[in-house]
Amino acid sequence: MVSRSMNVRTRFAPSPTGYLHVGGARTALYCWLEARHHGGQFILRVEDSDRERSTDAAIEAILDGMRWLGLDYDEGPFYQTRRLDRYRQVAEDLLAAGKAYRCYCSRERLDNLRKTAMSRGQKPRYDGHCRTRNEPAPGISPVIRFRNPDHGTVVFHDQVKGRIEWANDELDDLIIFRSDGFPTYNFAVVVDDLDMAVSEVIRGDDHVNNTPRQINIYQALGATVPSFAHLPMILDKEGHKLSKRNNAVGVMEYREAGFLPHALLNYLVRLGWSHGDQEVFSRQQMIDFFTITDVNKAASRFDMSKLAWLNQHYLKQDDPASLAPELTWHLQRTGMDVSQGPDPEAVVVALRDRVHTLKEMAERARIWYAPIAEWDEKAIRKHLCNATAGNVLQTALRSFASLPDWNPDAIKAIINTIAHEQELGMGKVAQPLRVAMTGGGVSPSIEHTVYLVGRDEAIRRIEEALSRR
RNA sequence: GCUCCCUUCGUCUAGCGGUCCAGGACGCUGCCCUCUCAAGGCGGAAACACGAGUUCGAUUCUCGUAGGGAGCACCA
Repeated sequence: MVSRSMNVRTRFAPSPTGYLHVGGARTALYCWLEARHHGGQFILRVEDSDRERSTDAAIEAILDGMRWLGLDYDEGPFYQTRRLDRYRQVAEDLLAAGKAYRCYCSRERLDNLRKTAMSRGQKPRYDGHCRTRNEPAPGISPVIRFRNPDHGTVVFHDQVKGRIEWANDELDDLIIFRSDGFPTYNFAVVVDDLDMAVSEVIRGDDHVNNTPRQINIYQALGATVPSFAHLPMILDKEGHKLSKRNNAVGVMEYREAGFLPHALLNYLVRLGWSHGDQEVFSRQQMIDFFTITDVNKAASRFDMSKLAWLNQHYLKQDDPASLAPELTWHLQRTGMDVSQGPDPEAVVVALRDRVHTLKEMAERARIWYAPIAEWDEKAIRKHLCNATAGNVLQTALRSFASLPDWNPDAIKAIINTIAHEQELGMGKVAQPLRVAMTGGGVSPSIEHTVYLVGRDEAIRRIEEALSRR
């Protein structure tokens, strides 16, 4: 067996049966943070030993998700299906040492065992029929079972849950090798974690029940047991398990919905973990402050509005230049021709106080990249069809046409002048212009709205607005 | 059914025996600011599941109850 160093080594071990979902992403994040915090290694391992359900597309989807989130790994990805010889060898060793045995029991016998145990109010467990017998049965290719200790208890100190104790007589002789020649999960993880010298096993708390069994296997192999940290689940808004039906669960769906990877990461890191009252964490701060022992024991609910708040926080905080490429991606996805409008960077600045996601931003930016699609009749009646709007628009039209320098400040100056000279409040000047520029009554500050429309188009739109009065 | 785990405002959480008639954040809400929508500023409502112990003193420790979750596969 490989000897373990004091070095912190964590691993994220998804099974490739679907995309990377938010629960998995948080597990990956915590594994990554724990490794980075201690200057150790983060390993990616694909648990594809169930070749019925594993697909290459799922592997790609998971890798994509990790890449988007920026969770880089130091080793891997390793694949269990390429390590079959190794599992066989370890199983043979166990067999030779008498710590495992071949079992020829039929599925029918096993089913009956389960049923009678349940009917007697007991936990279904294997009765050890083949422990001593070991007689080949015709037509049955045997499985290999681990000989679990009969007495005593297994105690471990979970870094999240605390002390957990398990009676060995609750455990039965689990199958470590299937009749089809493939290892089972509980066996493969142990061999993998051992070979990869994983020092901290961090995973979802749906695995706590497996841990005592795995510890017994470690001990049978004469290996040091790693430390365990079992993370509570992430529930949906209603407190139910996250499901694809009612929730966006795939990490890449969040990209499509207009979220920033670091906003998602920041949201996820605070979901079940805290560092005093701090809400906003840079990547480096997460690494500096993260400690697995501060993770909460209880499940938590996924709250979209808080994620949205964080996302907007980063939209406001980040360098617009860094946001521009991602906005462009969204603009193109909504069918906008980016070459037909302003620099996306300027759009970010104009809209980031007004939206929560880049998707929303792209939608709202439509007014600058495409002709006005529809005119809001109510807004026209209110802001265009009044006594003063006509004159305001006429004046603006002339002033814009002769403006030497087309920029927000100059535009703002013109608007101020119009208000002053015509003795009107800002509302009487800005709103008619806004309707002319956008077809509706809502947009960013009027000077930016006008500026981003561009001089020629602004003039054209004012003319059109005039004709619609 | 059996085993294990969990339980502070609607939500995420701080709290690690007295500092708590419980703090922060999101959300909700009042006011201010204001060219619309936002953003921002200043306020507000809002929680220790319940019951016994231990203790001079429990949100904090122990045990029950209730509620929730997970696992009990030749799935991971």
